[in-house]
Amino acid sequence: MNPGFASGRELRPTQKVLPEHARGHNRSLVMQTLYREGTLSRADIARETGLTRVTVSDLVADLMAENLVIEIGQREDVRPGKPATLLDLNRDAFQIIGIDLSEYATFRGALLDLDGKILGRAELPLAGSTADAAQDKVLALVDSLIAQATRPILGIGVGSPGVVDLAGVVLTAPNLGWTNRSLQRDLTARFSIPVVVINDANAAALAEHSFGGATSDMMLVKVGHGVGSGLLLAGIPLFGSRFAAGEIGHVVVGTDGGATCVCGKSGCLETWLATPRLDAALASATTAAERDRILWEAGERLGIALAPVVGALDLSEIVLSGPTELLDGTLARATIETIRARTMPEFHGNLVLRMTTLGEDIVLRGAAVMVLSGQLGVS
Amino acid sequence: MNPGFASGRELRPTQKVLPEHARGHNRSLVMQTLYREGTLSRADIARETGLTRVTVSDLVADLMAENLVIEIGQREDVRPGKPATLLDLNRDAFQIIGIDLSEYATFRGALLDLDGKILGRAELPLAGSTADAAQDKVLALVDSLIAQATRPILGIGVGSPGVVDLAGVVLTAPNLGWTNRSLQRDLTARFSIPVVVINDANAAALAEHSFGGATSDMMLVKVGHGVGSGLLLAGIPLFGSRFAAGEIGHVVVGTDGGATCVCGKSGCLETWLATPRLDAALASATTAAERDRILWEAGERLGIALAPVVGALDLSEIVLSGPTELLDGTLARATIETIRARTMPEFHGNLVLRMTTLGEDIVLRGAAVMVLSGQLGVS
DNA sequence: AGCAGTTTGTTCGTAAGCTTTACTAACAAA
DNA sequence: TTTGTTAGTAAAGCTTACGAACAAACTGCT
Repeated sequence: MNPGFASGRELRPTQKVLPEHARGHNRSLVMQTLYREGTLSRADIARETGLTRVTVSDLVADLMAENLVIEIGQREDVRPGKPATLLDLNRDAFQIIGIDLSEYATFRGALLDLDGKILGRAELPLAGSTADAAQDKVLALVDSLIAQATRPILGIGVGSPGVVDLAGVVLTAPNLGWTNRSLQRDLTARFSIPVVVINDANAAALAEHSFGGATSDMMLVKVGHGVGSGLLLAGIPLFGSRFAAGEIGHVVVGTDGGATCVCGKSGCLETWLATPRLDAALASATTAAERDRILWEAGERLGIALAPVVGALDLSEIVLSGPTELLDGTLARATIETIRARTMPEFHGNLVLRMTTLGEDIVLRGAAVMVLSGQLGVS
Repeated sequence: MNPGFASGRELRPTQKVLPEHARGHNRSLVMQTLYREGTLSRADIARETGLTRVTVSDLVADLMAENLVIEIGQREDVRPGKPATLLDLNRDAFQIIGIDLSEYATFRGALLDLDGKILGRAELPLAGSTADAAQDKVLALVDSLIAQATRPILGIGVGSPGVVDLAGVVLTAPNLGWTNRSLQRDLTARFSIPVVVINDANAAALAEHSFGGATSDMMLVKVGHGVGSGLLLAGIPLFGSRFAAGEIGHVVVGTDGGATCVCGKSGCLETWLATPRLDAALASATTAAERDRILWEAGERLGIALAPVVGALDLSEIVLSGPTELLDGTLARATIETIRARTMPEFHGNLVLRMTTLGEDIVLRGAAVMVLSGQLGVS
């Protein structure tokens, strides 16, 4: 679906647009309407989209021919006029594979339906594999999920740690020993199914937007073995000039030193917040008050780092993803209070900070969103 | 030119697209090509855009009928084939009015040609005016610039301080005593010419992008009586969830206190960087070394505030606008060195920080960019 | 000088896409 | 039975872009 159409102001047109692109856009618009609102008649869709009933009928005919949309009977309610023929996405026609490579020691995957519901799972311990061996594990994981599928597979979405470009090349992923690895191309070649590879935190942000009810200007902070984030601005994922947007783990926080980081600097966000560090600190705590102080300080540091970002981007929401027992509670409270104390209440007084509602599946569900969006124009 | 077409991935189509929208886009594409490359033949444009010669001829005929494009003779060079008829934007057909309301005590405006060159100026001392009186000064300023115009006016662009929404309503501008002021609507009604009102720092960022050679992922930091910024991400201005993106003046910097701010907090960026504060601090300095220390500290604070933003957004460039004698030199050096020390060299090692090349005219030229972009699809 | 080859820009006909207009089918209300 | 409403379709027309073909104008070679 390229070139796409966006709702915002257009500054520099850069690519020609043909009638079929407009058609593709309107097609997606119909799909999107059905995806979100559920069962609707053609006339309903026409009213909703502004297209005429004729055009909607035509588009729907196309979509039905491709088995993407089905008629599901007539509307039952009592009112004048010809009863409406109800339509819906053919939600049972395809399945999606979502893969999460972001955990430290395990690759996880799932088989999902078009609504993002998880139908089956698979996981594979990484066992220290890197480079080609790690990629082979990804292939094996996909194989086992394909074996579980009971419908044609719409596509494979992969959330990878590290820096991933728009073509799905993993430019760098230190933990996996990957540099310039054309994961998307390799998987496409191997499985002959559409594949999309995206950064794990960006995937998580998309999942939270599509399934977690997050707003359109939000940041998802992912705390685990490292600390990363994904940004959605005006509903669009931000990639950055070198595809490294969201990489805040090694930003130095505060002006009062801090522990030495693996990267060589002192006081990086990860030295306060990454789970190994935090767990170690908590293990040495003897009282509940001490535990609380440690968690408060970690949250405070996160708030200090995020306050300038909230101010610069005018975010409306920050979502945390990671171990609930660490993040939810004192730490989250410290973060939001710190941000409040460091930004203007007039603008950011009703900034929301919360835990994700999607739990551990956030990345693989976000990867599925990429497939939905790429293949159906829906999310 | 709405709905527009963007080059990025489309996540959620939200508006129908008709053939004429596609036409409008291709029309802008032709204009854009001519605007940037100068004189070209129809065949050149076809090659550049990917459209066919036939389509380009048709679009050019439209544009010539509207006096936006003119033929300027035949190509002179010696080569086989029929000589090309060269085209260009009719750069002398229209003029633009740009207004800068961001200075503390003066409203400034200029008459510009389509290339952003300044043909005439006007200014009006604010003399403490606020509310309606201040708006009357804007009207008077526009009147005096219209009187200078020697061509039809393409539009009026206004860069206003404060928070401005997408409809050109100034939601809040404390210095001018404006709240929810429909400046764009009022000016359009008064002058019957297209008007666009935008935040001053956003305008500055656009100017730097169009005329200053800035990259597509940049932040423009505007230091004056207050401190604000404008962001361009993937070439698109960021407005934020409440149109307050870029408002970093009252973000608290560092973890070691700081002077009390007018906003009530302590250690806001403005307490270190706003020109009244900085001038006062420098005035009390007795030695050059002391001056340098003050400037270094101010730059350091800016760097501390920007480092998380650079990390989160993966910016490639930061541009400073404001008094050269304060910003250029020690302060800028401190800023970039601080950012470097607080971010990952692998990602942000070649971040560029520099002064604007557009001087005092940056805002009004940015306002003109908005007119060009809105009326001609060009920038 | 003449002819082949190249490039430009136009004319003509066609395909795609959306709209308007007008229709049929199917229902409720009176 | 009549009237009015809603859903969906059919036909015709407009807009937009394309491809094929061509004339004009030029270079270069024989």
